[in-house]
Amino acid sequence: MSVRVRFAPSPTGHLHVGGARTAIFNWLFARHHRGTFILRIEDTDQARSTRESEQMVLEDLRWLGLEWNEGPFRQSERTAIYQRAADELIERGAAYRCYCSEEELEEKRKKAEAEGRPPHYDLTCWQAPPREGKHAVRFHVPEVGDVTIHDLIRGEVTWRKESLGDFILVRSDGLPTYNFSVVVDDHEMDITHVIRAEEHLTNTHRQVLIYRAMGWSVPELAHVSLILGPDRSKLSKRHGATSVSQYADQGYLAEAMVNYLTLLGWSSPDGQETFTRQEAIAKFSLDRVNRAPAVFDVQKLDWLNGQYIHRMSASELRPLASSFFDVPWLEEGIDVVKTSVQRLTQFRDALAFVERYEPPQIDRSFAEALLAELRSHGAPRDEAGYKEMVERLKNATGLKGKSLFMPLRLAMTGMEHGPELVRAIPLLQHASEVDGSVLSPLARAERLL
RNA sequence: GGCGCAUUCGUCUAGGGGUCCAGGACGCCGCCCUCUCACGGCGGUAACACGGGUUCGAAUCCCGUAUGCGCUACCA
Repeated sequence: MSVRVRFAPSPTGHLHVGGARTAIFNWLFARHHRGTFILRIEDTDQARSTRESEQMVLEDLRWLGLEWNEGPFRQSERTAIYQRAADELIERGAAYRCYCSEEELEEKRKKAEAEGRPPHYDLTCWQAPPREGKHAVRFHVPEVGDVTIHDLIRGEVTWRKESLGDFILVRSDGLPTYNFSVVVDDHEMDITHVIRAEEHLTNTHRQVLIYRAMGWSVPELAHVSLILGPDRSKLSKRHGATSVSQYADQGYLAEAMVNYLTLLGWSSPDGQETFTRQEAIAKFSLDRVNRAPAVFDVQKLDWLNGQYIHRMSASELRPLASSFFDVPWLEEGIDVVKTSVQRLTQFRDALAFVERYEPPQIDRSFAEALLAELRSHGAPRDEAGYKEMVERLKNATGLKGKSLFMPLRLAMTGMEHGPELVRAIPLLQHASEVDGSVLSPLARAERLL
């Protein structure tokens, strides 16, 4: 049987990095096994789900390059399927209609808690005669029933006949709850492997009981640990950027993002840490997924993103960088400064010296020599011209090495640090083209005096 | 509270009884390269949560404790 996996986000905002990591693992697993990757929108919570969010999640997945083979399916459009399954469960005596109001339940729950009892449903409607009126469908948890699953990541997990109250399958608005719709859909869509976040691990208990009541087989399960913030609590907004779109906005590359997230909880058997999608697909397996939660480390993401930028050509980088900063000479500029950049947004600052200039304090005689050089020979426009200029400056000033290059750097770029002068100075020709020669090398030299 | 999951350098991780006084990566520090910064190269710093077992031998197996996290909803 071929592998069928799904990613099932609820559309309540942009895709979070935790969700993205889950999506990536599902996608890698599907591609590795030449299986099917299905996208399912879990929008049964009408209060929180929106179409706008759904679009955002889809966009984020596309940006990451995680193409799905089937879907997106919307659970909100599949209510007949859940209703049918619920009816069958009622017929089998595994579920029943519950007419209790939410207010009543809330009261009972509070009372139970105050008395130190577990806040479980009190079975008021269990085996009660059917009647007219608004109702939910509730699952009746069997008396006996240890539940054991074999999780592909966690191993054997057992719940002993625990204190588990009868839980809601279908809400009174007719929409299913998560624990029900997920079982029905995973079965109905022939999902072979459920790869999802660890927060769902204990829900599996309930889900297995539903599978049993329906007589369905349980798919393979794999619960991936959570992603944490620097303080080791679950990654959330107060830790800063948590959605993939925010990282996109900050100049991270989708490739680097996928690479980094893949490394959060998974390791390649050969220890390789920088890899293409194809390499990750070839090497991915669930048995190398780590059980422990992982802290999201922006420093390492920065480093990885830098690796990608440094290895890409300027022509590949230009279309990506231009949405943050655009000039006609961008590609040439990128080629000059890319090794000093870790994020696409940084090209702007790295290239700012071309169009901005504050005359620095500089030795007067050097400034005069430089001015004379530029007046008689013009500013170098390429490497050869630059070298000739340096030769003449050496002769004119008697300077060499650091004592020549540092004042030259300062005079031309206005900065103590920056790219190699042989590459930076030819770039300055664009300053004159753009800005009416106000910032040409000659103009800069003139302002030194 | 109950139930479940987790715990190796600051962080991501390798490791599944001897090859581990624990390996790699990021970060940090130093050196080299070099006109500067960056890139790159080389080296260094730093960890098996704690306590009991089991065993000739435990980071690796078992139990307990601690800590963190998750679930305990007509959220997912």
